[in-house]
Amino acid sequence: MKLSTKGRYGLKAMFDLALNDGSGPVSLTAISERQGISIHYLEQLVSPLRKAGLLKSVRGAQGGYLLAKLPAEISVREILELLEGPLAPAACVTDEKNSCSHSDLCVSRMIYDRIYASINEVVDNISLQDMLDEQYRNLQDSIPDMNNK
Amino acid sequence: MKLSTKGRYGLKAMFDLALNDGSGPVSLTAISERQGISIHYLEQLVSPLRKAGLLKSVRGAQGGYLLAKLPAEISVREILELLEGPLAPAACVTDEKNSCSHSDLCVSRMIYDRIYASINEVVDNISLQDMLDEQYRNLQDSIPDMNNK
DNA sequence: TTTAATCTTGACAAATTTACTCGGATATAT
DNA sequence: ATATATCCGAGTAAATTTGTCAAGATTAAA
Ligand code: FES
Ligand code: FES
Repeated sequence: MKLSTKGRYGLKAMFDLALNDGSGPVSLTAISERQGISIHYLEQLVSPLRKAGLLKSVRGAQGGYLLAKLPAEISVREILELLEGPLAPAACVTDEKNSCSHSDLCVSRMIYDRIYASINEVVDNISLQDMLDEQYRNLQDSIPDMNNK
Repeated sequence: MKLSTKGRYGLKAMFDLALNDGSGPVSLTAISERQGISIHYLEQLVSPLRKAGLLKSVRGAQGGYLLAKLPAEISVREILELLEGPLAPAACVTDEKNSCSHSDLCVSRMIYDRIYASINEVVDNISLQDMLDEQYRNLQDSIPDMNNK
């Protein structure tokens, strides 16, 4: 029931891109160094994100990647779903197949449906901008005596 | 982000046991035939459930397994967590380890925490009894013209 | 124009996890 | 006794994950 590194690294990469949003293209080398992910592996993650229109790429020297939309317009769900597939606990939730039981009425499936819905409720409502805001809040808190006498 | 067959089959097996609750021990052979799961594989699933006190076993001929508690007292979370481990989307949510980032403040982790909480919210509040109720409701609905003139 | 940086693609491979299978021991009702 | 069960620990084949690598295309800058 774990996300794979694809989803986790991909989200980290997108967040890194969001942090550097507006500063021109960011090279995979830079992301690789900051986040500790192999460049070659990053290439795999970034490719579907670009094809789906979440990223734009700039080729050639000084090139790299940049967000195709505003951070507020990119949800965590889009990112994770693209890299992991549907965030469902069982295939039958999103596939047409009757799967396990002969009948259409499967009680287990009701549970998996509900889990799927609750996960989506969370990731649908978090954007990269929300992550940036959270990061900023964390940085504020890590400066302990800021508002003390 | 999928459950493994361990969790899915285990839940099915427990539901099967709940359906036959009160009718004496149910053999793995019977569950195997009804649910289409290999007996040897079922043994693996049932073993931790017994050790955790969710099931009781009766050895020897005419033996089998039965629920150790009332269906209302066994939650889907207990079952799945026992067979799958914590239903968290990343290891750092439940392990002590700082994991990905050097700092304790990881924005990704905030997201994973929230997903974890929302999954548990669902599975904590569904018991085997709830599944039985749902099953009964489904059976009622499948008799179409019951309340028609 | 040359060079260097970077994206792009696809194939390949190691490591890990999943999803089982198998053999044999132990226990008990008939 | 015998048939029917649970128990227990190995072992294993397939699938998935987690990368690596090589070769080529594109473009910016010198
Ligand atoms: S149809 Fe998917 S669990 Fe039953
Ligand atoms: S600490 Fe787990 S995602 Fe950052």
